[in-house]
Amino acid sequence: MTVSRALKNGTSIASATRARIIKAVEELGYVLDQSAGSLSSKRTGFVAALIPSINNSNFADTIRGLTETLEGSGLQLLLGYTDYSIDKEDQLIESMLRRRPEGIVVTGGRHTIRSRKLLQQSGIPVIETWDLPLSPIRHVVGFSNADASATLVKYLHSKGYRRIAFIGGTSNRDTRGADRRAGYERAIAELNLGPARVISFGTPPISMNQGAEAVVQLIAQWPEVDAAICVSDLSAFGAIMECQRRDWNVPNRIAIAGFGDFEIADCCVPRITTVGVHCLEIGKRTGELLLRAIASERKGISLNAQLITTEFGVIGRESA
Amino acid sequence: MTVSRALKNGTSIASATRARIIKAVEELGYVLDQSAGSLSSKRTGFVAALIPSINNSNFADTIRGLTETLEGSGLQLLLGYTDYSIDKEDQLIESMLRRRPEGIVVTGGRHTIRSRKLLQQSGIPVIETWDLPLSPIRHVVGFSNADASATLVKYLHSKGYRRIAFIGGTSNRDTRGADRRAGYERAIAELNLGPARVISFGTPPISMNQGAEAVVQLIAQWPEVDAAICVSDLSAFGAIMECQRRDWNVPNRIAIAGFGDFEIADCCVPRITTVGVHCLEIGKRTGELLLRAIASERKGISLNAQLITTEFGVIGRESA
DNA sequence: GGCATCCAAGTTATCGCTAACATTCAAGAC
DNA sequence: GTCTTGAATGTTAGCGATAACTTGGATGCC
Repeated sequence: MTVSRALKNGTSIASATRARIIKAVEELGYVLDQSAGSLSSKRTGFVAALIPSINNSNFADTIRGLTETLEGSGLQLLLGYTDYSIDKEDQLIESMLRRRPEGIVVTGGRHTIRSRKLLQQSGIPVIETWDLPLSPIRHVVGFSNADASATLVKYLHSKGYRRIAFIGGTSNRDTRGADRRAGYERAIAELNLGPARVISFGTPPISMNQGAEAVVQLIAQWPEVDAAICVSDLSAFGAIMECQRRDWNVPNRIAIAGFGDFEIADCCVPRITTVGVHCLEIGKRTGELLLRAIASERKGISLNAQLITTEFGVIGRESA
Repeated sequence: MTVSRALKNGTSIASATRARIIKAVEELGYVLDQSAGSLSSKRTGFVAALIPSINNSNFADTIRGLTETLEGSGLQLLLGYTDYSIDKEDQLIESMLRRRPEGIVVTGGRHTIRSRKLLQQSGIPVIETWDLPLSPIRHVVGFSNADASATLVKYLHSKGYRRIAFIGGTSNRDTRGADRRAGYERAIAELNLGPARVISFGTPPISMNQGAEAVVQLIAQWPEVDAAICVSDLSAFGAIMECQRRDWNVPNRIAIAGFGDFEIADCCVPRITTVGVHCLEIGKRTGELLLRAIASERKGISLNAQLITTEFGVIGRESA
């Protein structure tokens, strides 16, 4: 028991005793068994976060914001990645819940029915991010991908573009991509810009080469097109590079816009017009909310469902 | 006890009983407590993997290979990211070990003394990846970053370049970057290409803009330079874009090579000469080794330290 | 019928820790 | 000198599962 106290701060123990114990612990290379500790104390000291991909700087920024906010709270973040599959997410949710996280963060608002039920019944704070689901599980920190995309359409419209296409967002695995496409379709209908011109490409994760292939297909199918919105900066970049190879001037022959304000959008030539979505802030606000919700939960109170909407904005650059 | 058996397959239980239990479990939304299970069975069912960054497609590929190999083995992967800091890694190792993983994968061969000790004493299989450490903790799956970089220097030499510079690799946080720089220095000494021309830039993670800034500094400092190797494709890309903005022809004014064979190297204009390093294979072989080592451990045998060297190769493209 | 066999389900102890309560003992109050 | 106080340490029980063993009862064989 004294050892248990010595290894935990904020407990009353003689400093000499503690020092002696710590010394022994270090010599022995002893490491506390947290399974046993959690079983006894009912606190596991971790929160789970599920993201679609571990290779996407947008999600990485959100995770960074989350980690930074959680730092010092005694809560560790355990990451899982779903590969854009709600079935993998379902499995991951179950295995995470088995380990009794004190809170869980998921990406997006689309989940299996079973996932929803498990999350709801888990009794821990659940936060959906990067989206504004119609029927949230509980808390939400995100923004409307559809609105963001519609804003971009209006921006292009204000710059004089009239025959605007959309590249990507047709996989039902990437719901945020699909929302962006839906926002595009809504906006061109509102602006009376004629029928939607949508080019689909393969499954997520979104690659640069998908954008390159899509723009060729786009020009073949609708030669009159004067602008294209890509579901992500990565595909926008691929599209722009393909245009360079084919001597299609960007933005004169065709304007290309992306989504996400990845580093590449600011760094490439021409720089890509895109939508900035404050990824880091999503993470930070998620972290803050999580801490509040967990604190409430410990007091036996359940925090009311929170809906936090983060900002987004079009960033006009040379590609449009 | 019967419930415990019902939820585990391969146990002898009447199928009617099992069905009844599963039905109840689903209705109640009951989820097994793995803390308790692990405590009792001494098997936690997870392995830990630590990578420097969750936003790097090279490491992401390795993790993907690892996940794929582990799939179906009953082992879950728990990810941690160290932000290129061995102190964060140290903390992460301790908190992972507290949860008693059945194996642990770390990136690189440089760790705190305490980390090394903890890992050695943990009694679980430890695999260092992405590097060939001089004194490995136990198993290694990786390649020599220095050799890979030297190979690239020789390739540039064979193409006629003689005043070759190196951009990056000067932060001691990124040991793989530092190894690549060391390999460059060794190679230009061997080839008698005069003094090393090295431009340093900020701390990892490596950004595109760092490459852009560095190439400007490089040309200012050594105008005679005819080729530059960047520590990563990302900085190489930034450098190339900066050259485009300044009308420095690549590769005529200056050739630019990268490292890692990221998607961007194949997709951008001009395509980037780089070194491919078989990231996915590192992950797969790590996974296989891990499974073997864990199986041995369970039989009470400890697998001999394995050293697996993966291939790498220069990919010549238009930028050099 | 008697007995061996085997599958299903029940019992008990235990994993390593910590919450909660109990004890000890020294210092200070009166 | 006695009592109070409180910090330091000790004791006990229990967290929720599973390993290992035991029991119950159906089946089949001679």
